[in-house]
Amino acid sequence: MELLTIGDMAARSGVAPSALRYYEREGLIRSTRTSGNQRRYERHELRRLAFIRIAQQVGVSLEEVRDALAALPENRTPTKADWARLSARWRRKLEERITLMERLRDQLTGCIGCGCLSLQRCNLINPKDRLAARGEGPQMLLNPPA
Amino acid sequence: MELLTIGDMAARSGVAPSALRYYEREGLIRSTRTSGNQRRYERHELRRLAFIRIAQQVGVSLEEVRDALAALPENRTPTKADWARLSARWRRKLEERITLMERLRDQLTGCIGCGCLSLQRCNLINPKDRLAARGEGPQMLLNPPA
DNA sequence: CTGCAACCTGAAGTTCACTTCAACTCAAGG
DNA sequence: CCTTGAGTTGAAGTGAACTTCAGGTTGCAG
Repeated sequence: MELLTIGDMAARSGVAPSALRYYEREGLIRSTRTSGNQRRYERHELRRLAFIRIAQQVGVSLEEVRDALAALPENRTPTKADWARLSARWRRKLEERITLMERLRDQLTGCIGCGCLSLQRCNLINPKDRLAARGEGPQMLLNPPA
Repeated sequence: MELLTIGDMAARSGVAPSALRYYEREGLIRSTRTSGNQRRYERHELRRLAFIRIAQQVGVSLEEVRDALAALPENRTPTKADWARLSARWRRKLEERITLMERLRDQLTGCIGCGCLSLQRCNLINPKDRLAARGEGPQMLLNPPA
């Protein structure tokens, strides 16, 4: 089996055929066609798909994913080095998000300690009342002091 | 200032007035009304709002948030203990998600090492080819071996 | 007491990420 | 060859989470 049908892709990636067509319309993956106009995928498209799914889990929009994938070569099969560059970039994104969530967790733990989640004391909230200068929302989380 | 207007709430929480009305329709927050039918919020509704925003960041749906908030008392102002119970539950959710993302990061790091993200070797992908028995998708991540 | 920014409502619109539908064509095993 | 499961299309539908709009009301500073 040289090229994969849309059904093969769906089975192997866990992404529905309708989603595969959607991703193609949106420029996230590519396919060739048979003489009878059916899609055929190169095996390495599965890698793109895996990447897309991972990004989704991390809460990244398809638009961002498309931009990221645009870094891969158009005219040749991506090499290990291509993927390595992409992965490195994403590891950083991922780490940022993990940091945010850890901060969230620690603050929430602190809140359990003080039993509050209160406006006066809890840095989970801490809006204009005390940090007006830094803008809206839970500033301690989004933009903590160094 | 005893009660807050919708504008005050928006300013202090960073949530738009339209979203506040929406949350109220959806049963996530509550307000009283003036004789002239304008919303007035008790200060502790800001706590609910903070909780909602935090949950959103973690990728939880409003429906889940509503269910969680339903654990708070209807007829009295929530106590520290009420919030503490809720927070403890959420810390667990948060921790699960952090664990998932750390796994993701570690796998991605491994992938940079091997330069692959490849079907044959990379456990970021690993679909039916090798783990058919466990279902679809990147099984090593969603459901890793003990 | 007046002006006007802020508030009200219901309905419709928006974006994202898909799925579903109808009507049709293709490909491959018996 | 023929059947039938898999694939094709464009258009419309879905659900979450809001925003925008039109047309009207309220509340407070001057």
